[in-house]
Amino acid sequence: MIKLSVSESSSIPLHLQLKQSIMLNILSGKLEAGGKMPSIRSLAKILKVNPNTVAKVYYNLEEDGVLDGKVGSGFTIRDNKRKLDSFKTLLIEEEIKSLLEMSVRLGIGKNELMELIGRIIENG
Amino acid sequence: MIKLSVSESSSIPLHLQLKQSIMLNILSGKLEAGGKMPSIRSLAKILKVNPNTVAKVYYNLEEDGVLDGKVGSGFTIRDNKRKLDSFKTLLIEEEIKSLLEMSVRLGIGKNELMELIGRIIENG
Amino acid sequence: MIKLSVSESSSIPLHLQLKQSIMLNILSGKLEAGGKMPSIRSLAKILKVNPNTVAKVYYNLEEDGVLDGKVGSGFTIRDNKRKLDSFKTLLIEEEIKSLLEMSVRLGIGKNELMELIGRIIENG
Amino acid sequence: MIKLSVSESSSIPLHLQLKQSIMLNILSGKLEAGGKMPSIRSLAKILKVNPNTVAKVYYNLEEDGVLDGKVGSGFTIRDNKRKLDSFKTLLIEEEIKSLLEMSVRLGIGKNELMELIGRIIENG
DNA sequence: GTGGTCTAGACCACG
DNA sequence: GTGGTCTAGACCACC
Repeated sequence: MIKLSVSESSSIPLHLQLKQSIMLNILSGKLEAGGKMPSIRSLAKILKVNPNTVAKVYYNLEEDGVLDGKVGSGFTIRDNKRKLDSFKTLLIEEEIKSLLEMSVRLGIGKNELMELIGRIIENG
Repeated sequence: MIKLSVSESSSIPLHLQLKQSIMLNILSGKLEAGGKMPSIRSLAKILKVNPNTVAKVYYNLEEDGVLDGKVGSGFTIRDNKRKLDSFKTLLIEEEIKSLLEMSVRLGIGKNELMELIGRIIENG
Repeated sequence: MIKLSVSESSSIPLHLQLKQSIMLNILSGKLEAGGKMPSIRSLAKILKVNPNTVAKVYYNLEEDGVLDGKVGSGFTIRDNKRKLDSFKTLLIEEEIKSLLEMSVRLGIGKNELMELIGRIIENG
Repeated sequence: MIKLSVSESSSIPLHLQLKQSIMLNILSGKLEAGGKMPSIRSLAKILKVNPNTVAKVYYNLEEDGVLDGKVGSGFTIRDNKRKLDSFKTLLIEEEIKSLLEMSVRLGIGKNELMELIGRIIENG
């Protein structure tokens, strides 16, 4: 099930939350490449946000080459599998690097870090 | 060597960069608990930012119970070893959880993730 | 009628006066929980103080969990009835304790104190 | 036993804490009218504060007509019983009025207030 | 329109 | 010297 969501109480701006949410759904395959996105108005209604906010995200994703907008027929998801896959790897690698950098700055050794990760995967 | 730094070109606000920088230096022990912080004006001069910006960070850290400010005698670093240690663990655990959540959303399995982490640790 | 006010001649800093004024208006119900606060700029204009000063107060109340600010849509008053009620009692109890402590230090007996209070309530 | 005290961690400035502490000790009779105050240097040493701070307080109290300073022989406590008594009443009355004002602003009735006071006197 | 960040500079109180 | 308050005004992102 597709699950786009935004939280009003988060400190992250609505449009960034929504953009990330859409990206993750596309990357994980929940939103199918080639398929249609919900219309701006309907999505805005569902998420209870201003249509301008949804529109901004759609146009933004169009500039990023993720969506494809046609007047009168709404937005569709572009089908470039390679690009998506490489982007997926990039995302997760950056997250890992960020984690490693923080552990270095906090003086946490690699073994200790791997232990922590393992423990959280099991219990977390 | 203590190295407080901010980057003007980052999209993250100066005061947040500085706050995090100070926190990490305290957590890693580079800034000693019980010691004195540089004065607002001197740090502002060093970092080439406005004194108000440094002041905002110091007030903020004071509210967080990290610093302790007195008029006429400057800011000192509070000596709450336990609190700092638990905070340190908390920080790194949240970073790990965020990584795990993203890998789940992207449909990356645990084994695949651990491999990636291992490879990045080795090769930098 | 809501009546936020500050006095330039008071020795108490403007932002503390304003904070207390807002708190009292919320606690007494003159500013309704769930309602919207005036915008930073408009309140600053009304009170003839700098917008930064009002902003500082709003941030401060946000940290205290009293207000809730969103870019683009202003500050609203959080609806924590329980919290507010307990805070109200706390406030008045501290004031009473402070009075009792002072009377003890001045060597004024409890009966004498109660008499004084009674007289001031009637005539004051 | 005379007990002048200041707390470094309080948000109230040292010199005001000390002034109030001295005033209360005089008003309650613990510091006798006509008697001698400890010397600036000795009191500063005892309280571990800067001698300038004690000096400022003494000169301040001299201006208020409470102390009497003579070069070479230190400060003595002025002996004007009437003035002290009226001041004592004034102090406590102001504290009471402040309490009443706050209870009005918080919408707490007089009966409710008297109950609260009674309860705190008994148990507090 | 809203709040959020940042700068520049004045003035005050504290130790 | 230190921090604390307040003003004035710029620029940005968000809704």
